[in-house]
Amino acid sequence: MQNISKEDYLSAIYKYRETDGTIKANRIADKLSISNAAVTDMLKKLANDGFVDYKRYKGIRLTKNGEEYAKNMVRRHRIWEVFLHQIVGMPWDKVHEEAHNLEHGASDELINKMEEMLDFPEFDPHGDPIPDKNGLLPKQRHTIPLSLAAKGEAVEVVRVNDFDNSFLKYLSGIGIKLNKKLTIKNVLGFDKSMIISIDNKEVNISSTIAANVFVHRKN
Amino acid sequence: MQNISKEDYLSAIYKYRETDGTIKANRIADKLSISNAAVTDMLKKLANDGFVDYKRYKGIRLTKNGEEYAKNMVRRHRIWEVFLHQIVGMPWDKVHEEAHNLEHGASDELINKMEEMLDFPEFDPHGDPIPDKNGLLPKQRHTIPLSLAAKGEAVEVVRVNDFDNSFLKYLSGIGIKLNKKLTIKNVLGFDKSMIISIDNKEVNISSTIAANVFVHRKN
DNA sequence: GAATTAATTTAAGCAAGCTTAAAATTATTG
DNA sequence: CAATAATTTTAAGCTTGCTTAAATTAATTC
Ligand SMILES: [Mn+2]
Ligand SMILES: [Mn+2]
Ligand SMILES: [Mn+2]
Ligand SMILES: [Mn+2]
Repeated sequence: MQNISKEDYLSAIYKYRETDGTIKANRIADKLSISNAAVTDMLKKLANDGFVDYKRYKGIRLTKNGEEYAKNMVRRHRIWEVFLHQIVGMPWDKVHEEAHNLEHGASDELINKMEEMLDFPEFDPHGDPIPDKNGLLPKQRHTIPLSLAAKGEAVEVVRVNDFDNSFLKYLSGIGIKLNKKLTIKNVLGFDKSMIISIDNKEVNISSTIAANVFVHRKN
Repeated sequence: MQNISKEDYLSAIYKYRETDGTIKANRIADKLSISNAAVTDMLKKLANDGFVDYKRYKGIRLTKNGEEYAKNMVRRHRIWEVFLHQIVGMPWDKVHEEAHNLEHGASDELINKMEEMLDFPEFDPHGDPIPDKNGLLPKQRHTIPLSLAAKGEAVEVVRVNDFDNSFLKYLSGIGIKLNKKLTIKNVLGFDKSMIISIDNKEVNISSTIAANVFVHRKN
């Protein structure tokens, strides 16, 4: 397509649509930090390109083509993130921005080559799933927010919300990364903050932090 | 700067300016496949930004700032080329285009990291010099076009012209790559084509091919 | 169900980066 | 040095992607 704007719109629609597949223009505008008028404008173009179904004042949803395109963009983004993290050694709080600036430029050939180098990773550095070359996603894992784990439970970190870099940096600062095992030592009734054991050290994390870390139960 | 067009103009001016540092608008238009009118337009903007010295109908040259910026773009491009070639295994006839599409997106931080991973390469996959972080170029090597080598000479490939992919592909097809050693077995008077020995095989190459391969004498 | 509020679209306009055609300037040459 | 040629600039106009303000439509609430 060779059009950064359109690609960003498609990615955003895919990423932020509701479970029924629809999305409000409002939300797109929000996520892209752009006016509603601009969104209306672009929706007409995307509809014209056959990427979205759109009737004025009615709902918005990706067509089959649009979903395919968007999913490929997500794939490109996440493979970049893994590559930057694993191969280049970039910390997980910096890969998103860098990947975002590279995802439009790389050829599919390069993306596929990187994927191969990485041995076909299924998840990005934040635990988000990577669609394969055919658009297939790895089978979904059942996770719970760390904030729902109870005193005494042993869990493994499986995914973290990736929309705030300082949050990610904080996490790695206290030793939390993907696949890390934690034990919940205590949950304070006062503010629902948790004392967790990680690498044999104990740290206290707020309930807000805990709500943005997703885990598997291990016992 | 975050402006792909301007960056491409600066790179082109740097790359294609004459030895006295000037360049004609004409030539920029040519190299960027763009109209002269568009070039005039952009020159005003670049002058306004302090990147070029420009007076209408007079010569064009980069300011100190402009040269610095341009040199950094060349650096970014060439480090990408080395990275794609060495780390990702992309053939030398494909790295230029891919690097061109990535050079605007990457952060300087990423570029520096890649440079370090590559152990501070001095030349790109086609033998072109890479400015270091401070804009310093490796000291210039004295080379001659292969077409000027004489029967019996042993030479080493040091640089190839990189503006035609099929040429590059042809070269690697017959085993020519950077640092390769060759011996000139014969030069045909008829068309100045050469018979060279490479990896104990003999191949005939046209004088045009030979004129675009640059070598060191080895004896 | 009418009134209010929220969401969306239209209208008008702007900047960037192009185009072609015409005009102006500079360079070359007979 | 005058004529011609080459180069560069100006003028007018187009598309893309954005903006704000006003108008329209849909959704919510009393
Ligand atoms: Mn991301
Ligand atoms: Mn991610
Ligand atoms: Mn190149
Ligand atoms: Mn090169």
